[in-house]
Amino acid sequence: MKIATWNVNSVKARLDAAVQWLKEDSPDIVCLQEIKCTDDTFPATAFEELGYNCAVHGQKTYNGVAILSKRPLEDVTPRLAGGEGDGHARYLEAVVTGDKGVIRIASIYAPNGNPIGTEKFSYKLSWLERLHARARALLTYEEPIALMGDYNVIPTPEDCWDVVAWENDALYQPEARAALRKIENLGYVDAFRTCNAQPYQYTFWDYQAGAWQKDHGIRIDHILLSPQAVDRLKGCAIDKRVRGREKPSDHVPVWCEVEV
DNA sequence: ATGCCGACAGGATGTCGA
Repeated sequence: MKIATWNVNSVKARLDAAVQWLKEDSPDIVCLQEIKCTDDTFPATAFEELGYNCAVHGQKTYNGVAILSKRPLEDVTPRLAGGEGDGHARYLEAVVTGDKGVIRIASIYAPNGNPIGTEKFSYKLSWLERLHARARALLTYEEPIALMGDYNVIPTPEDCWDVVAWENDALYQPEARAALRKIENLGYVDAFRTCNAQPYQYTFWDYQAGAWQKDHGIRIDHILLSPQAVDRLKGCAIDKRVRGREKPSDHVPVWCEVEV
């Protein structure tokens, strides 16, 4: 199965680009982030016409996550535990059955956390801690799991075009990087880094200051795999080409092939 | 350069993203 994640920065603004990409790459499962719409205004029909089932956890204007799957979506669960009063739509989980077994998928949109030193940054850290708790609980199932999406964390200096430019940004703070590492230390593996040791491979380029043209990017969209999913990992790549198209998202898709 | 670009809600321009 080819499973992918893409922060589309508004699913409505990106509908044509998303349909084109789905037709070209034909992933079996797609996690979308920043859909920026409510469940009832999600353009499900456009995806259903391409053969996808849709699970949506949206909200008005901001955030919002979804999962598209050619196979039926089972056990669909929105929200992370421990977020009483948290109205942000940032997490959606589902199970898909393949020819050789099941895979559990989560579409993740972690908080940005800027500016640092504010409650936005502490919200980011507490949200990642809630994700860690969920990630730990899921390991007891001993099944293939892919926690994929926009983590809003630059894991290492080699995932950033210029660390000096990002040293005061929430995405590169030691606490944020440690929070991501803490999930990896449970036993989850960064699929891209397992398959590709090349430094300076990015998933996001700012719209501003010609960042794309100058390759001033960062790698913040990640696929974290449980040990049972890593056993079945066949490859992982970043779909950089879509960033150079008309009306692009500032993020590009990341995908991996998992034998399930 | 606390900006530059882009999406949203709403109907001008402020908020948010990263």
